[in-house]
Amino acid sequence: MARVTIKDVAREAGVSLGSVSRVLNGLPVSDRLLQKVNAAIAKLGYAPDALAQSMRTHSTGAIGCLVPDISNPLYAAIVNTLDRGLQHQGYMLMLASPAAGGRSELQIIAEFQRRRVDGLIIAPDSETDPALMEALGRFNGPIVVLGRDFQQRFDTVLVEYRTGVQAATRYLLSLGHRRIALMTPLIDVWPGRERVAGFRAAYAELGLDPALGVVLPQTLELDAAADVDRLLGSAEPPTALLAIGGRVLTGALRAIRSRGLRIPTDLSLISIGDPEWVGVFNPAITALRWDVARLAQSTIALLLKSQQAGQAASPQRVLISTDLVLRDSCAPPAAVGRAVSAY
Amino acid sequence: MARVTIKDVAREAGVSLGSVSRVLNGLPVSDRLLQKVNAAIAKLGYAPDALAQSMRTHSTGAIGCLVPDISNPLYAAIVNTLDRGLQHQGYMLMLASPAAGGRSELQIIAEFQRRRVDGLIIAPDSETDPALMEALGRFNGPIVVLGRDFQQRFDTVLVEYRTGVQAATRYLLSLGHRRIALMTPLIDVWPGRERVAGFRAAYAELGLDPALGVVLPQTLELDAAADVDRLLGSAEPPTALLAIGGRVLTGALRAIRSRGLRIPTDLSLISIGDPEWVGVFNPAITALRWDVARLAQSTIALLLKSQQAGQAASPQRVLISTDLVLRDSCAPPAAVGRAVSAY
DNA sequence: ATGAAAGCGCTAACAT
DNA sequence: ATGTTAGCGCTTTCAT
Repeated sequence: MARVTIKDVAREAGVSLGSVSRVLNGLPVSDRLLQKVNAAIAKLGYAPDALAQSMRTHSTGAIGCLVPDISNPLYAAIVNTLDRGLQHQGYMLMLASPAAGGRSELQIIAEFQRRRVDGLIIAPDSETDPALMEALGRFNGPIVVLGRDFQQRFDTVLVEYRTGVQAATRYLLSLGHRRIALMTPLIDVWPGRERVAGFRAAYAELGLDPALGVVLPQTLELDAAADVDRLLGSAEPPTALLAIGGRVLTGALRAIRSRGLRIPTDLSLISIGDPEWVGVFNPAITALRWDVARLAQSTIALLLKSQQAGQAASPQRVLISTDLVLRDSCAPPAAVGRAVSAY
Repeated sequence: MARVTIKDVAREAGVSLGSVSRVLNGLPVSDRLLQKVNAAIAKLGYAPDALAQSMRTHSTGAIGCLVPDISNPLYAAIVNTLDRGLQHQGYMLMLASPAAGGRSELQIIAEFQRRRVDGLIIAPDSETDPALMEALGRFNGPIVVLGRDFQQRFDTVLVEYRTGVQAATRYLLSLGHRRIALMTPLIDVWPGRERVAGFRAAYAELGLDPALGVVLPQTLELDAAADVDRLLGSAEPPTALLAIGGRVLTGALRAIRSRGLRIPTDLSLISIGDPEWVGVFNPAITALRWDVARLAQSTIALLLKSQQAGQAASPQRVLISTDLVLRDSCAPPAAVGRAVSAY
């Protein structure tokens, strides 16, 4: 059974091709025509071919979405909200992640372009890669960059880690901690860089030497577990940990458990990021959180804005603020024991 | 700057339109032609328009993927593996989830169809909805159904919860538990139905009355917390809990904590599903797990199989087995205390 | 207000 | 082996 086309509808309604198209696009037609055509459409169960429409209108109603790893709950939440927001506007998401043995970022961008997506949402790896910059510059349509600071070149949505981590660190310092360890990946791009900056700033604002704090650049869980273990076994172990959510946090928890340390008695802990389980953990983990829905909404707003305003509008940068959710994983450091071992 | 088309390439290379197309599609051409065309392609930075190709070939290289909620880690993991597997085959994923205020399942299927996706992967809500069945029946291309048992109508991939939950229940029974509560949503479709069946079977195989076990149909986290709280406060509270991962599990953990109960001393707990955090929880939670990567791979295999074999091949059903990961959240019931209150 | 016809960028069948 | 041409299903002039 062949697909039903606009031609079939025209024949069925006894009108011309163009007239059916007019009805489809809500152009002014006579009532009689409208009814005949609608009747034919209903009878045949016709739905216009999106491909053919796109071909003519140069608009696919598809948005390319490139995130490093959709199985990362952070990105999953974003994509979910993006999907819901975009389908409200009649768009559909095309999703792709770069893979080790598969397509690279650049290849995915090229493929999106070939498929004529109307816009691009990308959480790229690098902040400086010239090839990436060039590919994005060449891209024909609105772009929103997530989680990397591309200065004034593109619309960007960023989580404001700096003030958040600063507040978290300040909180730990106010409890009496001095040797705090910050575990974060990506210290050479926005997320890590801002976290480190906030971390240092908290020390500085109290007149403390920021070198008291340890920064542990992290990538994998296994590394995290091993590194935390090593850190906790050192001569002057930290009394508090600030760990980015996900595998770094779970890795840290493994290390803490294997050393038999108690939270918060022996070690205070704050999570950067607040997935569901962090709040029900034993003890409930104090966390830095931000509004993912707002992040996604801002992304969509930027995408559609530059869609309409033409290319004239200058790139914007939206910062998503964070707040610290106090729970039960932080306490003053075990001063006595520390004092003994310190003298 | 107008987009560069095959026409531009032909002119640049001084050959005909069709010859360029031949080169593009790897059809036999002379070396001289091949080189001229490739040079022109490289010089102009030409990439074929996927829309126009699809229009002619009736193949988009896109796969529609409809899951209830991508922010659910279970689905996120599946979609991630699907993406990586499909891009290996040159496909691209179109993703959409039904939303309360947005598109329904049926509308998404229709939209996928309008967009001429080459295949459909769907984790539907209902197992029996006639409208859904009809929409899927009308769909023009291979379909793989996830997590619902559509009998012999479509290719299907299912997690074999029955034997898994049976093993988990058997384990709890062997520890001496008799009053076990199973918390699962969807008891009228495959996942819940199979879990309940396995649960009952474990009692039956020991000659025990399956009515000793309590089945709590769950949907929302809030219900879970409230229901578990009520259950734990009842005259004969369960000594063990079997909870589906995600919000039901976190809800249960909240209730357990608010009652000041200790795991496994006061209550044993098994998670159905094994996200990262379950293993680092305090105590580490015994869990039923399955291989999501295998699930996704089977899905792709089914999709491509029926892609090639024509519609003749009869629908297949792939079962993904589970295994029980023993950790520290289960112990014999506190017999003494119970005995006192029982007599 | 409606019909006829051109063409979006490609592929494939038909010539040569 | 390569050039020419007819569509794929639609939108959009241009006529009427």
